[in-house]
Amino acid sequence: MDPAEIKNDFYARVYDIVALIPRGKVVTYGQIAALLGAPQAARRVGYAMYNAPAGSNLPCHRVINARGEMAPGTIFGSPAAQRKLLEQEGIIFKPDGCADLVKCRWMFDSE
DNA sequence: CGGTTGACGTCTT
DNA sequence: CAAGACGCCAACC
Repeated sequence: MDPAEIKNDFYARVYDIVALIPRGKVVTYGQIAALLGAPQAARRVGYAMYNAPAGSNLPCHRVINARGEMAPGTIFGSPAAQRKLLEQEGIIFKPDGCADLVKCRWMFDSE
């Protein structure tokens, strides 16, 4: 595959990765970007999520920032809703209100 | 074609 | 410890 096509597939890969996130696990934007070979492209990953196709089974709530926090409220309704969803899936939340990335960070060990 | 924005990340005040 | 500033780079107007 040509490097140029990687960019073209950037969003597709982001969606694909997000769709592959196992239940009870979370991934950071920077992590996804790094997996795509663009550690500096964390913002674009977020942008991809912002433009996430509605109606799809894309578990965008499992994608959070490096601190283990979620979006301010750009998602389904409010960050509390996303947090609740994650808790239902088994995500461990620290007293800080952040997800415990140390325990719940998902990695591509499958490939 | 150029300025603004942004679901980020990290450093500095 | 919380908030702000800067950097990065593509998408959008």
